[in-house]
Amino acid sequence: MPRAGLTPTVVAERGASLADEVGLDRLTLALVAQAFGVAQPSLYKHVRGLDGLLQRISALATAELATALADAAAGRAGADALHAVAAAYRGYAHAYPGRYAATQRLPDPADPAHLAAGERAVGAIYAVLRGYGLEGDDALDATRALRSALHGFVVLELAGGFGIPRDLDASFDQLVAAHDVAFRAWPDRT
Amino acid sequence: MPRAGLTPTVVAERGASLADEVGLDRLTLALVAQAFGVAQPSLYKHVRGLDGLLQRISALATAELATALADAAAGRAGADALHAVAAAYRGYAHAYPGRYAATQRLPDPADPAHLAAGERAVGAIYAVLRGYGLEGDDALDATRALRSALHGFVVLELAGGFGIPRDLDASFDQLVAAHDVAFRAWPDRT
DNA sequence: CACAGTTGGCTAGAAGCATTAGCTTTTTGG
DNA sequence: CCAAAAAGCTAATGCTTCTAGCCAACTGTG
Repeated sequence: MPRAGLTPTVVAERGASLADEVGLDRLTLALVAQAFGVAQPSLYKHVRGLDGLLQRISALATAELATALADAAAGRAGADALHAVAAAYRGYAHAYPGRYAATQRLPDPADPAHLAAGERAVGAIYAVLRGYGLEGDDALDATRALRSALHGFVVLELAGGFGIPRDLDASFDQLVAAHDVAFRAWPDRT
Repeated sequence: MPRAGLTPTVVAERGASLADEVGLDRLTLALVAQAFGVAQPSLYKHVRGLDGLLQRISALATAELATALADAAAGRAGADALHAVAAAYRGYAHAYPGRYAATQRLPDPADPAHLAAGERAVGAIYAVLRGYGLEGDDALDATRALRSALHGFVVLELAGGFGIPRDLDASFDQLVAAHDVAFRAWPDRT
């Protein structure tokens, strides 16, 4: 019998694609094994169980998201950069919902690449806010606020939580524009 | 053998409490049954499987959250109401993380009480924004923006997604203050 | 009070999942 | 070319949800 040619990376990528198709919560090792035409236990030679697979998918997706955000921010500043990064964020979540969901897992502290990817992603957002002249605690708070808004919108949207999906694009534009307003007139920290 | 005295409501409430303790994703029928000193299949006499239980917990939690938000908004207006509602929202998620997570499930269209609770919850937020003079599409967009921000912050916070939890209270205050600024100067819908 | 009928609990058992153990075959490297 | 490592396999365990079918305990109506 010829070998299937699995590697940790290959398994993670197939797992990520399947997660995008069926939803991260419905991703099973059985499904991944079936996609490779392989018995479930074989996957354990490459990945530390389901949890290990999810962690690898998370690392993969976080890195992808980080470069998407960094690419969007490149060569732009201010409101322009803000809108571009926000659109890239939502675009990634739409295109790869399973991967995006995996992104929410905390990086394993023993995985430097995963940690670095996470920092690159929030760094891309942080950089946009530096463009608004925010620094120190203000930049930290603003980054958290923008992350919250983007993540919250995307999650509610994907889950169908906004009810009838009328004008979601326009609502998102308004959300971003509102943050532009707030970042220009960032309130004092009392 | 005396009966355990289970009812759909009792089961849902115990399930909600357990979800708060162990996390919604770790809630199992086996755990609920054990808490009642009852065999797993007995629960099926009261609840349509695990999914039915989760749905009931969602309805329960949504109703609780809605009244918490409505109570917070009562007798307040403007920035005062905004801060009170935001604090109530975050407070509920902190106090009942499992229930809060259940809140994200879509209501069963055949469950009028669940649907009504959902509308009451977003209605409480909507009402606050009406206090800022926002109407029509603007109020809709602003409601979506505020929901996104609150939900996103709470989810990231509970998941530990903000890294070192330094000054989370202050960051949340800033997030709310920033929305106050944005609601006062709500951008035109181009 | 008696005695149906309904309800609420039970045991048994299926199917799907993750995971471990241990075996065999393929690939690789000296 | 052959030993060692790696990659696949089967078998088996334990946990889960869920269905089927049984029996005891309540309920209410004559």
